[in-house]
Amino acid sequence: MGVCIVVAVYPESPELPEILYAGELEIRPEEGLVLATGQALTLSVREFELLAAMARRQGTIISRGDLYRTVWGGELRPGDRSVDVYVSKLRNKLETALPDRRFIHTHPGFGYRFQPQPSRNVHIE
Amino acid sequence: MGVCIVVAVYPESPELPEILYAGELEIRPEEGLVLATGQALTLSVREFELLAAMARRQGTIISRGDLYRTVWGGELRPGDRSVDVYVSKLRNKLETALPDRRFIHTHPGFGYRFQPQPSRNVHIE
DNA sequence: ACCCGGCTTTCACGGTTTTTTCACGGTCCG
DNA sequence: CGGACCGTGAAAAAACCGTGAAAGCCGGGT
Repeated sequence: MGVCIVVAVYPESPELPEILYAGELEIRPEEGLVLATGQALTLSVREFELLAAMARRQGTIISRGDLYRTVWGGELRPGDRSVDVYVSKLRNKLETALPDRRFIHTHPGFGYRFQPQPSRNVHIE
Repeated sequence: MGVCIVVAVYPESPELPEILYAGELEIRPEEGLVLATGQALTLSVREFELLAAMARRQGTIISRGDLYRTVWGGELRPGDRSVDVYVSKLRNKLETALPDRRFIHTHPGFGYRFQPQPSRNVHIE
């Protein structure tokens, strides 16, 4: 097999202010700001980076290893539960802000998937 | 300001993310994700690996020994029913997600064959 | 220097989910 | 009938995760 060359040309370096949306969440990485229905959430640095990392890849399953590399840097050591702990923290804050949405889904053995999901407040059945 | 050029050179066949299709199934091995008509299926690691192994060789009959080597690693010991059990689990989940297709076909004495097949839900008669 | 408070890391327990294994019951022949 | 083969529920064992809380870090204020 040969090589693969990928060339990306961006019209300026100046980052078009990245803004991520998910459900009624609005995430502004540059600013370190998260809005839930307009209301600002108070997240720590780790919480924020973790949220951003997942939101950037929403809909896909991301392994703990990937998340650790992206947010913490370096390799996830076996037995290190940092990612889980912060997912838990994040879930709490999101739950508090937006009680009827689930954002972070666990895929046992694979990792986590971020995807806003309407709650069954919609009265199924 | 000018432009920003990013060049990436990969030494081997670029990891085009492998994606397998079968009927209305979409399988993304890298991510451990399966979509059935867009909806994410929830599979365990074994279920997923088994599905991927079969989908990679769809249309062919694969022996239990082959499947075991590929998914579990090591040799299938006589009397070990793991493959059958997981085929059963997989059939259930696929059936639930896509009621009018059969994917996994048994070839007694030989093994299993994976191939999407429209069911007669189509109302013949 | 000392204390305080917030953030991060680590530890540990307990609940869940997955994987493995067992066993019973069908089916398809000769 | 008897044996090989397969489907599958369920128990047992193992792996995996959620989370409260202890412990470590660090900067700011007094």
